[in-house]
Amino acid sequence: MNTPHDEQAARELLQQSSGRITPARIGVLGILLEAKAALSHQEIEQLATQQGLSFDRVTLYRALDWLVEQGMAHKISGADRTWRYNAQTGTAHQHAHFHCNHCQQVFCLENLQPAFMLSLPPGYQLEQVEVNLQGTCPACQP
Amino acid sequence: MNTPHDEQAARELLQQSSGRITPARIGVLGILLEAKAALSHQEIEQLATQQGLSFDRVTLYRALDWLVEQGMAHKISGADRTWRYNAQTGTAHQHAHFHCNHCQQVFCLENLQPAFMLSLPPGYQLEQVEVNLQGTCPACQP
DNA sequence: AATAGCTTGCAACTTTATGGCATTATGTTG
DNA sequence: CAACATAATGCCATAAAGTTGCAAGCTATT
Repeated sequence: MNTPHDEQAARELLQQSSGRITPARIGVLGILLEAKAALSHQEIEQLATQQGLSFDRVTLYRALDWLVEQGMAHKISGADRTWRYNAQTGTAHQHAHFHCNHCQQVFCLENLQPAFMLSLPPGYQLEQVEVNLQGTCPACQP
Repeated sequence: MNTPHDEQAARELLQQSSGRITPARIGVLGILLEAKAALSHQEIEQLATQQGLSFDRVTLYRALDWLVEQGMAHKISGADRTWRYNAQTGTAHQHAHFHCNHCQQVFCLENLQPAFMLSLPPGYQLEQVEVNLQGTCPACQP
């Protein structure tokens, strides 16, 4: 399934960086932009193959790392100890993720304001908060 | 460094289970009881070696899995894609972990009540909440 | 159009974790 | 106390995820 719209969007985003615009980066970013959930490396590779794209596993790793470095993608560590990536929209990421126990997909909940008051023990200096929710996503409800 | 006190405590805990009491299980549980932070498989192996204990890596994996199964230990997945374990005290685990970015240790914050109001988007059914904090632990403060 | 050097592909390697099977040791029974 | 059933262990190989080095190719610039 080709998605020229997302490919175009990917191109435009890439042109705002100082790096080179390559098929791998266009393809990967396009796939991330199109995705509704955070994708694992494996899922991205699979989608790329379905779209006729083909690049090495290592290239995918490096493209993803580069996208994260450039701030175009976000890297989250799921409960299954594999990295998942999603396109980073302009707004700061809220780091709230929902892992569906049925379809195993990970969704980013952007609008979830973590309004929790942390009564952290003294001495701990907080730099980042990560909230991982688990349960059933809307599509998997009975 | 021997710690007969923790070894004794480990023995007593193990006797409450239906499994067999073996040197590996005594050693591993003793190490977990003694530890102030959640330990990775690698760290446990290292500590065991320091205490003169010696068992196979696979045995360590299985002993840890068994301890988790028996409810004597808790298994958490850190940000670096390695499992970490800590002794499970009687109280229910609150699933709040603090990862120190300096010493890379993971501490369990038992008393951190997640008093946050979740305005979850409609359709999501919540089953479990996991809070991962990152920052600097007391020992690593400047 | 030519060039510098960033990207890619390939192969090998590391780390983390799991599975199979013979051997050992634990707890129990007679 | 000795023998036994079987739960654990040790060692083997294997799987999956991720990284590194280097030659070859491609991108963007001059």
